[in-house]
Amino acid sequence: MRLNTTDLERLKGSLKQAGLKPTRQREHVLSVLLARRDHPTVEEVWQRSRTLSRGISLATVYNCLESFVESGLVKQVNYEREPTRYCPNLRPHAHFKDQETGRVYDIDLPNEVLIQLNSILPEGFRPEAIEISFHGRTKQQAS
Amino acid sequence: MRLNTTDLERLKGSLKQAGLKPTRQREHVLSVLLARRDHPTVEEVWQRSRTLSRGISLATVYNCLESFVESGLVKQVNYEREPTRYCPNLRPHAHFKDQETGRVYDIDLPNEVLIQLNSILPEGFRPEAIEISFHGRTKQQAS
DNA sequence: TTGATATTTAGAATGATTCCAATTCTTATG
DNA sequence: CATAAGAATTGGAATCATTCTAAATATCAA
Repeated sequence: MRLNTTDLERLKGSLKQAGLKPTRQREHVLSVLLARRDHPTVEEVWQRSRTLSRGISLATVYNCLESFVESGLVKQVNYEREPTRYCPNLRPHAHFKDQETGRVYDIDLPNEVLIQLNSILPEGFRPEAIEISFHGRTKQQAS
Repeated sequence: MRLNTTDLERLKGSLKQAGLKPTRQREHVLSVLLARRDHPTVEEVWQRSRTLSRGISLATVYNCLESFVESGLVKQVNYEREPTRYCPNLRPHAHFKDQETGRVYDIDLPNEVLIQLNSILPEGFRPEAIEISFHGRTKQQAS
């Protein structure tokens, strides 16, 4: 979780492009999020961000993640009413939650599936987002 | 919301079939839920259930709905972290939330779509449930 | 009818998230 | 580089859907 100058510049760039002021906290939270391809909760992001020199407040982690979601830098995943999880994978994808381990997997969504899904909507329905979540069991450690 | 004897017997039957003791409160909550094809929150079900002679407690509405979901009599719908909604439609269907009105529509899910969706899962993933939610705008008062 | 068991209930407790108001940053402009 | 205006950060309080608790009540098989 140590950042070299190049990485840092890349992060600043992403934030600016997203229309967000590149603050120390946002850079850190974003780097924490990009460092692993999993789906941490706010609390988990906060734990992982504790390495920041002067620490970071939980409220700020909430704020950062909210602004990232608004600006499209990350996605939110909700399963039932469990704590919201955050996901740095921006490609269209579904989620599969293993009900034994609690782990959430990304499942790529081929374009034809998206098209077929849109085709089931009646006339006049204009979707802006689709969310697809499976939940069940899995036999392997895929992706 | 007045029930004749036949309807009441039908409700008792549904509850028994689902393995639930047919109490006055469960019968009432279930009838309230079946009376409209919408997606009320617990609070809304509670309001609609107030007609019950001696009233009904919020905790009981929570309990009833929980037991209905467990036994498969109704489905749960979650949008983000808004209060959970309950849905008496048991056919496979997706949900579409109109972000202007907040209204949730049922969208029938053709079998071929379900099949295609299952086909995108990697080897070893055994889904037990899929949840598909659209959200966007709609131009009409469909279904 | 009765006892064993399940359900109902009001209110307290929980826990994720949001709000608040004071402090500290960021950055455009001089 | 200094400064001011607007943003972001912060700890703690507040919110609010939901769950828990333990006592009262209802259901149902015998």
